[in-house]
Amino acid sequence: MSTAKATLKDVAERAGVSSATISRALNDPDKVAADTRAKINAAILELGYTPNFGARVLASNRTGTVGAVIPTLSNAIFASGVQAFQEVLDENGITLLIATTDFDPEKELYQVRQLLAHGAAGLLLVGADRPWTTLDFIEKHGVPHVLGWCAHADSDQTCVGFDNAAAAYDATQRVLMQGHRRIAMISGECASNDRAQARLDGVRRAISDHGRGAALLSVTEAKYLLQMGAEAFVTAYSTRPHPTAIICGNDVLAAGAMIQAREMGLDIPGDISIVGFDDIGLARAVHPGLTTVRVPQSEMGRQAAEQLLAKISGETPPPNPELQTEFIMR
Amino acid sequence: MSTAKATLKDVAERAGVSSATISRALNDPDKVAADTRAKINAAILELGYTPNFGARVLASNRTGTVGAVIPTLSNAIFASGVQAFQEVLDENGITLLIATTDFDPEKELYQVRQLLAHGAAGLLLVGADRPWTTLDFIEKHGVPHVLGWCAHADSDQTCVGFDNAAAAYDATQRVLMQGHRRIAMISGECASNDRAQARLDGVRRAISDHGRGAALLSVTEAKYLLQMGAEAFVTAYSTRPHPTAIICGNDVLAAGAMIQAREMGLDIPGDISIVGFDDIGLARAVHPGLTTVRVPQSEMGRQAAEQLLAKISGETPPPNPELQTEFIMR
DNA sequence: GAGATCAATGTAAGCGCTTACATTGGCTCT
DNA sequence: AGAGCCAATGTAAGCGCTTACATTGATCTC
Repeated sequence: MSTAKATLKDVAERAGVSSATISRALNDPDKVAADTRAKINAAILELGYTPNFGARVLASNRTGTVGAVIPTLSNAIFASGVQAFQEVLDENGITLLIATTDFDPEKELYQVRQLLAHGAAGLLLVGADRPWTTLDFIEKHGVPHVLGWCAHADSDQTCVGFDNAAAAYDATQRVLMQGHRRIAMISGECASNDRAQARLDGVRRAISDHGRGAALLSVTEAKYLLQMGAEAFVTAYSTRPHPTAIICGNDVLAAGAMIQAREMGLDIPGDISIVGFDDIGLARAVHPGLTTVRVPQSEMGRQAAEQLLAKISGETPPPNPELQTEFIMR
Repeated sequence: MSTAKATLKDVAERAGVSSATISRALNDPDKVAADTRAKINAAILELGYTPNFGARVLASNRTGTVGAVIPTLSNAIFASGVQAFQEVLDENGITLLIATTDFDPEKELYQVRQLLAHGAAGLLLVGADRPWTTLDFIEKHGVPHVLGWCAHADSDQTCVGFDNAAAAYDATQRVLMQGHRRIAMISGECASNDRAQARLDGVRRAISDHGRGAALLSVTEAKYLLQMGAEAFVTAYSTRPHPTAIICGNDVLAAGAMIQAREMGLDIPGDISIVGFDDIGLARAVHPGLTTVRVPQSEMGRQAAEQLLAKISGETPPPNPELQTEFIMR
């Protein structure tokens, strides 16, 4: 308990060995004889020594951190993905730096800068839609990155996610198979959001591929809020003739739409069918249960971490994993 | 674009000034003449210079990070609090380190160690219930911390949150005012969770204070999962006579209970009233709307960040803010 | 038993920045 | 005009660790 914080040198003196040995005992214990290690541990305990982070980083050029830049944590779909991401990092002794962008591409670049300035050894980004400047910056830094929540077979970037367009296509097909022909979509905002855009594209394509009188009557974009889903429903339902099914870009919008539909005295699914996307907890909690597309959030976070760690340690990047979505009929 | 990464010295040579001036231009621009600054910026741009994080930390002894150790991000109540916390930090140029514990006190200590080892200048912890060793460790490090999601007037620690017991007490009073006398509680797991415990205590106390035949028929603890809420409902409802109201420790459990009640053919609120806690999005989405207690999640995260930043910069810690909950009748 | 081998440890050179202190030279003030 | 002041910049000493390389004995080999 000296006044100043104990340093390696203090521990070295106390234990009667050189500071190099202490360093080794800490970072690569096998290289130090067992009894020496014991002495060292004792000295460390007595002095209450903790390694100085800055010195360690400077000397070794490793921070033991990676960064995640996501739109927001107040969105279950990101939060639980990041949770899984963090867990895997943790198992590997890596600490997570987090920054949010509120869906603003400029802010994303800013945050990327911040995290790289803080020594992140790798980066998790969301989606593939961003100015080239951002990727350029990352590449100049020589720091690997992976993209989550999306899949792009054509891209040379590592993507860990699912094919939003395909999942939406599939969901729409099922809706068509149920006999629906007049369909409306309530989409998330597509600007700078390839996930929302892909879902919309998938719906569009499924309907036009189907033909036989199937029509997408309207597309209403709405912010990720229950209330916005409700408002969008009014618009989406207002066409004549009414749509018989409304496909929503996510469960929150779908739940908002359901509330509004009920408010307007409509029966679900009698008068109108509503389909969501994501399968967040809400989808099971509402009544009637929300038909939706389950996305493998945790699995995605986990694999994203694994891919990133592999890239960081310079391993040959494994192929982009194929993550499957699942249509949940409720 | 040299092979090796540019250092301060390189920039200094290029700009024809000393490295100290560059450092000043970067960290305290006012101290450098405008034209010198211009030269420096040009040199930085040309060389693509980025400061070395480790060296900066070592020399200045500041990392510009704070840490948050929370149970999990897959829980809206934490995720949105952390989101707000992060936003405020960001405004102050601070980066957030995140670690999760899955409600395990030992893991919490481990994560605290990790974050402090990574140079966190301050710590956000959840709740006040933990082994003394954890706080002891933090204090030895001389790093300030704040506790979120709880309030303890008696404590000498900085708490930023709301009084869970009082909120639960209040909610229970309202339930009693509605005429309910036979009440059951589905509580979150109380072990190492003072928030859940406080809510339970609040319910208990309100019922015993009320007297006049009011009784807490049962308390069922359940994990934070829809499914667990449903299962707990079976138990909670099984007493004879049945309870007429079930107060749940959180909205997820309440939603699970609602699902099960409906499954059992019970009418809500005709046969059974269900009350939640937290007012997450779900509470508004279910039908009928879930009566619950709104907690100021974002405000809490924001104030927690402000308090922590104040403590870090050595300001006299402002008094623990008083955050109000609100009973939401649906 | 001399040399080779190897595990364990020591030596010391940085890593790239920040910052206390020193220096410089142009102003103001009287 | 000389003293005093101050803004702008330079000098150089660390910050505490990691690690390449050197050293030392002990054990093994023939």
